[in-house]
Amino acid sequence: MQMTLTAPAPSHADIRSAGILASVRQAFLDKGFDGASMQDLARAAGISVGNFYRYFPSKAAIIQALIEHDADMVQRDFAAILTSDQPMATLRQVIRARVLGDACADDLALWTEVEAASRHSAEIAQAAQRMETEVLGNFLAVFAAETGLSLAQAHQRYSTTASFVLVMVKAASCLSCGAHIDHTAVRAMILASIDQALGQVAP
Amino acid sequence: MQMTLTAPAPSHADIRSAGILASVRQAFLDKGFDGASMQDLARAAGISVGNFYRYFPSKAAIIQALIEHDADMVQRDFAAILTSDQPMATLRQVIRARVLGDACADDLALWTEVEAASRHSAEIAQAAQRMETEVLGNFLAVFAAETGLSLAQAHQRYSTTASFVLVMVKAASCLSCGAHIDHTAVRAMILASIDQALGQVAP
DNA sequence: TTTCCCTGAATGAACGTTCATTCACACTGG
DNA sequence: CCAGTGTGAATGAACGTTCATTCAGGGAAA
Repeated sequence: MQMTLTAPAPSHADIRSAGILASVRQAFLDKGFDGASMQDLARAAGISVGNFYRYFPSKAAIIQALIEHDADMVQRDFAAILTSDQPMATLRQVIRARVLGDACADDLALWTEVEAASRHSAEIAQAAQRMETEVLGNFLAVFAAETGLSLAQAHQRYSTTASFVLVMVKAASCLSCGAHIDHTAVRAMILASIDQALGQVAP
Repeated sequence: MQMTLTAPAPSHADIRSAGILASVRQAFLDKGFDGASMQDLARAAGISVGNFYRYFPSKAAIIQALIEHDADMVQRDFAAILTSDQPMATLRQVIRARVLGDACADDLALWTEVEAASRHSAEIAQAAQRMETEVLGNFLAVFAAETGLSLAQAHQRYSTTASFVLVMVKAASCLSCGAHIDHTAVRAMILASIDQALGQVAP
């Protein structure tokens, strides 16, 4: 008997679903959750419309799966951060890469869409909020590890800092998606603000 | 003959259109640009579907008019700021109110939707970008007035600062629209970052 | 054959838009 | 005062299209 504490087994359908999700992401980015039709999604995934319903029961389910997939990725990133030698330093490095790098890349580009959709759909809002509290919790876990405080103490002292950092990272990610100006300097200012905030935790 | 340099005359239809726009805003907020149907909009405005097309040629035109209306409001705010005794101090005060106050109020609540829609519609992206450059230009005008520099010089020195402040104000506005946590402390941190950036212009 | 994956046409609902029609009312000639 | 006439605002049903979803069946592997 195998001990698998994480996932039971990545079945064939699960792998296929993940591939479909990856293909579908760009279509949602181009047209939005409401704007992208099932035919657009099918074309993007390279499968027929009907076949879609073998893997996802509805269009809404696709969106939810997409968000949860991203949440899993974030969770995995934080797992790596927390098990690294110096979690706080690693976190700073990851944040720096996110803010300065081409943040319009894969996962964060969908966030604008998710935030907008959260206003209209209670289910999406719930998924988005779950992801956000998850990230905040991971921030605080890093802070707790860095300072030696308990999670409760870290929450009490640094939850504002964590929220602030999250807001700033999101703000930086939404930058320059309209590709008109070079936002490098602005990104640097944002990163400076983040570093300043993180300095309150560990100077 | 009357000298009207601003608007020629607010015709009856124009007044009516403005009223319709105000009514329609909440419907768009509730369901999104794509999610709100013409029947939703008509119900919100208290008129029939067909009558809508007397005032706006298409659904897209309603959205564009909504954005341009908000742009006019912003322009009016900046006109008041620039003609005040101390433009820089007034600007700081307005920003403080926007960041700390209930920014989910009328105009800024639509911005999330606009940013998302900008990805899918070139026309909306254009309108949004026009509004953004307009705001940045006004920021720089205030900075120029404060420092005594020319507009070109102010642009060269402070355009990054202006972009940063705009990003921060937008970030603060998108906060706490999911009404789960009290973001007062986070707002205060954002305001502190903005004040710090503005301090580079006028200490 | 049975089983499984897949297709693309079919379906009814809902969409944005248009249109024939109705309504309220001001103005006229008597 | 009243019929007659013209006007523009307003309606809601109808149009063609597109949507999400379903389904009868094709074709390969076992």
